[in-house]
Amino acid sequence: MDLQRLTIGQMARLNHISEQTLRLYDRNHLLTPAYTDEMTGYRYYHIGQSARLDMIQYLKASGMTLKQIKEVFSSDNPVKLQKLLNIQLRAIDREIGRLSKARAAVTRNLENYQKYEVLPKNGNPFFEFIGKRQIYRYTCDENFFDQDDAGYEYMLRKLKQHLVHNDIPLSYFSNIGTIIRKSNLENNALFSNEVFMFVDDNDVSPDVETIASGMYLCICSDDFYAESENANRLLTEIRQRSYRIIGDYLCEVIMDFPAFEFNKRKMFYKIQIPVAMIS
Amino acid sequence: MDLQRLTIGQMARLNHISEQTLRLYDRNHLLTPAYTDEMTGYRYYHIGQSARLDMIQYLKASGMTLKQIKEVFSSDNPVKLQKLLNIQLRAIDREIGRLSKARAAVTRNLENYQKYEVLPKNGNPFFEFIGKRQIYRYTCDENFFDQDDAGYEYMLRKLKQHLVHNDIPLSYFSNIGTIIRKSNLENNALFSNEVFMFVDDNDVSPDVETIASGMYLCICSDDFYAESENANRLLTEIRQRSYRIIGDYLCEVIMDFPAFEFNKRKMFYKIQIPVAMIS
DNA sequence: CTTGACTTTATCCTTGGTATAAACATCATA
DNA sequence: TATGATGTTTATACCAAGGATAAAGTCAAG
Repeated sequence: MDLQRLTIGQMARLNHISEQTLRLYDRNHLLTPAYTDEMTGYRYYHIGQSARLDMIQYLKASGMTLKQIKEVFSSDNPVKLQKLLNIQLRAIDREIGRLSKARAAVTRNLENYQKYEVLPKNGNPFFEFIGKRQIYRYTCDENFFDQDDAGYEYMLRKLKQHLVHNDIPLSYFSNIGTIIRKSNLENNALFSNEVFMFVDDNDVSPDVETIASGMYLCICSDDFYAESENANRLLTEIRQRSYRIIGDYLCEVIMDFPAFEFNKRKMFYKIQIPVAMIS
Repeated sequence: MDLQRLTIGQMARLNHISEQTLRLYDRNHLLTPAYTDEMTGYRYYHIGQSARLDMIQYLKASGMTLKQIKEVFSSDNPVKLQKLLNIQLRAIDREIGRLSKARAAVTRNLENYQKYEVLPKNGNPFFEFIGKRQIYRYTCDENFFDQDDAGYEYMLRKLKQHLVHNDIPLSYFSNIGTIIRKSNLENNALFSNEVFMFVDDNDVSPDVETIASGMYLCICSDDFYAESENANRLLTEIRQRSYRIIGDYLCEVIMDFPAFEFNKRKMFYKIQIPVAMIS
């Protein structure tokens, strides 16, 4: 092998890159072969050109486009390179952040699928101890209990727009619920104009609220229009057993199967009311 | 606004997505409008279809392709969804890992640019304290000091192939050097058949070696063919001052400017020999 | 000289959209 | 009912960063 006169195939194999990619880089003037045969068009590379290829691959791994890389080469200016690398560094950090949020969302949903498997689906109340959680709240104009599913969906759209508008990661949007405040609940008023999303522990903002851990009386269902009915069943149970409501009512959407229904959420939700057993 | 009969523009605005993207999803059978006017071709959406759009965006954020998402929808099987999500979870982790490595490489190189600014370029020896480092070693067939730049480049290609072959991140490939073992050095034998790369502290493998922190006598240069000369200058200095060599000789490539030279690495390297001042 | 391996160009395909133009539809107002 | 301003349709091309394929030409070894 003549290291000063490598064919495109040899150069490609040495650098673990495809011949097509080398031709592309030639066309884009990113890496021009050391010598091109005028008659046959054959490209011949010098092994020293591998250094440039290394640089291209390094810059590509940092997320630069080929156009930016060409700029780095043509500007001939190490200061510009440093500037671009600093920009890439921030881009990498943003991307890692985005992926971490996405990862958390996927994990949360996978956990919810597991919950779905074991939670009672017969509409009977049960107890659950639930740990500390953090939620991001958003207040709407109307009472959810006056809305049909389209109205509910519309309110979610307004929340989504709010998130985009305020640069809040959309990944949170996949684990949603609604609140009835304790004061309304105690008056038997099924009134809720607040929707919430669970957020990471480390996320703080004025609209993030901490939900204390505790014992919850819960009920699950997949019937959107039965929420009032299920809520009343819980409240009746609470009255009959003389439990004391010690916090807000949460209706958490555990799972959503828009895949398997046309036009409508097929959701499975868990209503949870924190209670104390009075001594 | 009729929530049961949204035009494509209304649907797009509600969901913060472009009309083109909605048309694309229609063409791909990812999200078909609830009703399409036969005469005009106008698409009309039901707001409940937003749920499906949410699902698409969520799955997209987890890294699925549109084709995979379509499969999720058409399979109608929550178990398959969980399987795919678990696959995505691993993909996300791999990508975060890759980005972290890339980030470290960029940081390392930016630091090296800073070093380049301040290091003496006049070929004079100087002392420097260098902290603990980890290197990944690779042994070649020949002695670097018998090679010209093409031969050196060829050995780097073999290293690169080794990395690819053994699934070692290529991001390490951007901070490279060679070793002369202490025993050879003490016999004035400029012999090196080991090339190394600096690796992260937490990376362990049989080929990873720890370099102790300590005081180094160093010399910098950008002349590939002057390494022997520079090495000898250091060795002479050490003899004259009666220093004691207490470890291996490292020749670290601080910077590489393949951008700014044709066919040849324009490299800036720092030779470092760990020494003790004899009392 | 032949044969097989290699290389050339040209062209199309991929993904997840964006952009544009020309034609047509809808809607509010006059 | 007319009109102008939007809104929507299709078709087509474009982007990055290559991958796939085909038909034709080239190289090197026996």
